[in-house]
Amino acid sequence: MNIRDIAKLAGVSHTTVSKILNNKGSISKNTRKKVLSIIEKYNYYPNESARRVSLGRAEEIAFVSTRYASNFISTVIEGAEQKSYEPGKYFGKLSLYSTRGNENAKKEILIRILRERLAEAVIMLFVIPDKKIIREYKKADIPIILLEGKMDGIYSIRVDNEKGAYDAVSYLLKNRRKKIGLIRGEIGYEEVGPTPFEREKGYKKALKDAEKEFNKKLIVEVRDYTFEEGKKSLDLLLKNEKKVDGIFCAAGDLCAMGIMERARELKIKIPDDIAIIGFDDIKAASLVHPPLTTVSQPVYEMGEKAFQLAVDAAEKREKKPKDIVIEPKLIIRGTV
Amino acid sequence: MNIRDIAKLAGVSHTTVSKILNNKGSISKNTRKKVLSIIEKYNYYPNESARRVSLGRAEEIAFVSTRYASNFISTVIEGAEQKSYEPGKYFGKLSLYSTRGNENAKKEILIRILRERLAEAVIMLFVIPDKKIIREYKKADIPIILLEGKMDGIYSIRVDNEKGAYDAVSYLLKNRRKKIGLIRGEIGYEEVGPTPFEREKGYKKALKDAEKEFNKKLIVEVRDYTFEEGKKSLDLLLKNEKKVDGIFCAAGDLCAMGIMERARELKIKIPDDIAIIGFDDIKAASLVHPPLTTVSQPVYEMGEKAFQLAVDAAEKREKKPKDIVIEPKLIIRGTV
DNA sequence: TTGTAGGCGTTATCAT
DNA sequence: ATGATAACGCCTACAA
Repeated sequence: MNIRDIAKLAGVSHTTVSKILNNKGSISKNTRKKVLSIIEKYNYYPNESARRVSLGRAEEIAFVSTRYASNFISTVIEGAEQKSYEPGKYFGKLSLYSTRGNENAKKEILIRILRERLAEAVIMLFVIPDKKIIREYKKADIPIILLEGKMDGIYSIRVDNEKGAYDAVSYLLKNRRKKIGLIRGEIGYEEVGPTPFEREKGYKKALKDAEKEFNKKLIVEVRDYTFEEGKKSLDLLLKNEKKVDGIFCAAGDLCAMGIMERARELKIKIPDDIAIIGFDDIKAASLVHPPLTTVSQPVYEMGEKAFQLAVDAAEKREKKPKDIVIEPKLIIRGTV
Repeated sequence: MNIRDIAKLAGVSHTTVSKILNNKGSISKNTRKKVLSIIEKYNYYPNESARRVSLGRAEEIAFVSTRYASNFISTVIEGAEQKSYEPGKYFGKLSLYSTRGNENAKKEILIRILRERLAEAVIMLFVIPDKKIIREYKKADIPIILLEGKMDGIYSIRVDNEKGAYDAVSYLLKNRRKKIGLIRGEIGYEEVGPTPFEREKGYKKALKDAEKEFNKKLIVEVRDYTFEEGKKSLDLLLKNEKKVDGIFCAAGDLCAMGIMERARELKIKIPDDIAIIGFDDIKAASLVHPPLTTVSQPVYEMGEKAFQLAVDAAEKREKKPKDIVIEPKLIIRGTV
């Protein structure tokens, strides 16, 4: 079934059918009704590939991430997807690509989206475009929405890491914790982004505002944000400073849960002896005992905002690249 | 840049370029080299939409699931995706669709994949096609791979639930547990599938093989497999039978973790007073205390197998629908 | 080995 | 209000 078959059945030309399909030109009430009824009857859908060839573009938003099987990533995707459906329409305008952390894959995906005009805007999560790609996208007038990062001249949406850290540490301070450890990721590597640095900034600011002294010994650096690293971190921290009575684990909930497990082994009571706050609010955070107090990132919302911004940018409603910062939220549970 | 531009630059016809691109016909070493160098130089990629229009089909495998932000689902997807990349190729042949549990969305997605010839085979996870759709797909010769289910005349891949349950309960029995409770999902509803029933079958079989009596009072039915339901289940179970000393929670790890939490509140020691085995092996299972013994489903593997089967079926290497059953594995940790 | 011509299912221009 | 015709970028049967 193609547009000509429909036209024949309705006794009109395929041009007329096309016009009706796309709400263009003027069509008499009668023919429209007739054509639509035939379309309905035969369950006809125009061939999307042919449309794209004819239009020279795809009415799509591309979403490129490093993978899918990550809670953070898949939740962002669902947020974006949610926005991609207008009421009553059930076929999305969002196509997903994953680089699997492979540099070659990243290059090929980004170049093909561009060359084949597979999308009118591209959202990137944990995927950083190089200068050349940015230049080419700019030339082709395809906007890039960068998530969890910031670069000159392109749109970005990110969480206010400094604020999240500030709130967490302030809460610990308010609970009269005196020696607060900070577990964070590595600083100064391009691939890692500015996140660990920003969180440390929030930590320091909270300390300063409460007129507490900053002590370098209370910082432990971690690489992969894992459960195992969390366990080791507690030992390290304790070796540096015996009297630790609070920990802000800026390296994520999983790592924080490693700390909790090690504390249990060492018969350290949480929160009585040591209070802990994590970052991310992964599902398991509410399931451990005691449930983990943590900084929740509005992940779903980030996806929604990203899609909206992508559409607005593609349709020129948004003209100048802007940097959107979303506020994280401290979720108070049982570890403080 | 299109195929004619490349042809012009190489001083040949676009037909020649097309042949080189698709490895068809015979081309002299020299022209091939020349054309390829130009393609390389200009970073040319053929327009996929145009290809599809011309070929009348898309060389794609569609993956339709209810959502993305589920550990189970996104892991299956990653398994399939992994298989979708040949060595050295970085642009996948897997397109993702999500119904978001919406019946209308499901219908539209399935009908459009068919009508627009968006794929040569379709993998469905937690999405059950109705009779009409099956008929239409059959007519169009597009194979369906059903995951976690089984239907007449279509391919399917699923986990051996009965075996998983059997192993879990047998292990409990081997640890000299006398009264073993079973928490499972609802039985007899179409949407829910045969899973709860199969797991109960494994439970009963293990009991029988160990010459233990089956006691209906030891079964608790649960609806949504949630943490909260798990907490309630323990109360229910204890009300029916005080001497419960083992629980096989066939309603998933989350539910099992609810049971653990409630046990903690009631000062019931795990595993000393009551042993617990879950189902799924979600990430959190290894993070709680004590870490949860559970039945692990080979989820990633299921994705890999699904993609392979989809390709084989699309290319007629597989002709008769078959039902593949994968073995789950008991992961022994600390709750037994 | 190479190229000409026609077709795939759309959309768009411009007469009628 | 409607339709004839061309165009999009690709593939391919067949001719040279």
